[in-house]
Amino acid sequence: MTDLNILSLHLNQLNEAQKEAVLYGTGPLLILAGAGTGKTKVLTSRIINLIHTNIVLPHQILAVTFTNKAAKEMVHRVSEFIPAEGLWLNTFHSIAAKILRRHADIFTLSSNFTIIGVDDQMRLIKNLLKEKDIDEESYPTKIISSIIQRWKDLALSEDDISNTDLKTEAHYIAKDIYGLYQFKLKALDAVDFGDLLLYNIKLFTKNPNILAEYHNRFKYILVDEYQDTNIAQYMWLRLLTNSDKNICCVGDEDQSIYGWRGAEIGNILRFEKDFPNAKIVRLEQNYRSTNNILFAASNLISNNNHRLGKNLWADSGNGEKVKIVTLADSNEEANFVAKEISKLEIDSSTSLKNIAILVRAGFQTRNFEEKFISYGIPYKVVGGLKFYDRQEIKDILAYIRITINPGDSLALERIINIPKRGIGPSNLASITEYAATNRLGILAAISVMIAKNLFKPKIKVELEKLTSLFYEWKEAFSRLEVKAAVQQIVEQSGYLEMWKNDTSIESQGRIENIREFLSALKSFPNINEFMEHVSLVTDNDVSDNDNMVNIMTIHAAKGLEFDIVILPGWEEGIFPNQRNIDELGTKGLEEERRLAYVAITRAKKKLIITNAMRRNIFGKWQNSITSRFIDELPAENIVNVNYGFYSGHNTVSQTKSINNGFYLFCVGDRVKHEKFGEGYVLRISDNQLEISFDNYGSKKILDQFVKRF
DNA sequence: TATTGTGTTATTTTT
DNA sequence: TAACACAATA
Repeated sequence: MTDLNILSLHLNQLNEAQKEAVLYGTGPLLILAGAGTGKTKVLTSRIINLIHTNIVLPHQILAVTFTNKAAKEMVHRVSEFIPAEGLWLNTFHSIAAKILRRHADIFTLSSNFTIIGVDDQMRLIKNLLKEKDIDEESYPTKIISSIIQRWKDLALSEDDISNTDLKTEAHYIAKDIYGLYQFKLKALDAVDFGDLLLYNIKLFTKNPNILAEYHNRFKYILVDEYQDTNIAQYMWLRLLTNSDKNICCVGDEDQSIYGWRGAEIGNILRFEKDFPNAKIVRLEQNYRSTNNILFAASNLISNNNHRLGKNLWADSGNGEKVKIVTLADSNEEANFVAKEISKLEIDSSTSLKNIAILVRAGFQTRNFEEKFISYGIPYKVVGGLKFYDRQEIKDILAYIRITINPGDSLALERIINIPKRGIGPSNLASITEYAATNRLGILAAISVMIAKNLFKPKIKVELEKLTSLFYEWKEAFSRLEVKAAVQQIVEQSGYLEMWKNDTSIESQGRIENIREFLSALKSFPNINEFMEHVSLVTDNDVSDNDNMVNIMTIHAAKGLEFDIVILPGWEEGIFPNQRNIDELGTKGLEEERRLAYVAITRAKKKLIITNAMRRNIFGKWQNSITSRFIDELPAENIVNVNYGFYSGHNTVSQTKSINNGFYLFCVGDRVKHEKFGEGYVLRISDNQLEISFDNYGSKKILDQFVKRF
């Protein structure tokens, strides 16, 4: 496996630019990898090469990604060629957590601190706002928490917040809450996602000796998706880079689409300034799309000013032109897409799983779902509710959390009355208050309160039962396998029973989810490792097993590719999104344009962009204007089709032709007649269609004589 | 404590 | 429009 021949074979598969990037020696290196140019291949080949040629040992390499999926894929590809024991290849957060656990004592955290998710974060902040008597109407939890998170993205601790950061009243409130929030987290022995990096940065800046250890260890640093790094991640990377500056960043400024989440496109644009004498390699040969698609994307993105620039090309030929289709309204748009898909499936026997509908925002999926159901087209909406985000899974996780960490009041709050134990909000409030004033962990507080007889008899009994169960389960974790212990929790708590007795439609699904959850536990040696997995990994698989049309947001499609891509809703306000432009001006518009670029470059063979002249938004019909992005596509690579003439003046009976219960035609359909050629349906009465033929004008024809296509 | 009513608010969400 | 959160109600 580790034969030199394999490696050279591997290298021979690379193009010149890729080879240059893989073999480049020491010093800072920026690989500008356009969409579909093989960046993962280059990154992994570079790692393989570093190890194989004995430049460094695997454990002297630090490789960082954003997603677990990317990390997993890269590990897989590397280990296919070479044993890479000790290689650190993982997400920013996972590596930061690993480092922080090693030095947790410096921050008076235990080495198995909890990593809390967004929901707990919200709950904590909500509680704090209530405690501080802050009016939630004017300062909603969402706003305050997002301000704090943004500060963390900027690597600002509470005492780093200066007056210039306090732009609104809400920022002042957020500053106060920030301090209290951090205090609460400490008390819970917990950190949030942002903290993972913040603590790392503090660790490195305040402890030069510790930083030196890491400098000594990591000879080469590689970073994936550099365009999406935020300031904290940037600082973290700069701190970890030693004086040799062997840092290799791969990215594409044109695909930076997470600015609203704190990603700083400036990081990649500034690379040469940050690292003088940096080498820049551009990967411009695209292996994914045909040239019509590629040129459309290139032309569009050339309207952005904040970029380093590159020219994508492919030698796979021009392919089909990009189709721009205008429909009368949003219903017709969904109709058109559904018909187009049926047609594709029948005519070119395309598998549905190779088709994707990429929308700007989640609410757009609904139209398509409805139409697909009525047409009987199998589909799946990718990236909806994640497995670990399901109510029943979170409940069980809360049971586990309070069991292994008796101070985790957030977890207890969640499940103390699920299933019903008669312990309502007022009881809970008295417990948390008692815990706070006596500086006790939540479970300890309950025990003391039971001993002091501070509960009503019924409640006392329930709490006694519950607390003794927690201790029993804790013991079970040390004695039994993870799955068996959790099984015990699920049964003894009455949680599973609760869903079994539930008569609602979802309960069956929930029970199945619980079973799936239990079986997932099998692969973990201990509960701590499992909890780390849960807090840092979001399973979001696009499995190609099911043959279904994929519907998802453009964000969710990043990194994926499909033979056929349909991009609906290219209208001003929707795409580009109005709010983004209003709030961020040119900056917002450029990010929208990058989003359009990402969307277009997902397509391998066929790309259809649609827009509707009227759209039903929140129950109101609104006229819409074609997206400016459509005007930015080069005329020679596109073909326009206009079905937008009939704007909804037809009654239902006039818009559809139904024969023997089968739906046949719709006003606006393109049809073909043997003698008169192509045209579209103007009006329908029963089985008689009025058709406007392209070359023969309008005629009345019985539906049996024409075909829809 | 469960149910009904009212009001509010509708981007994107890698960890 | 519709979904969701939260408050008032029996």
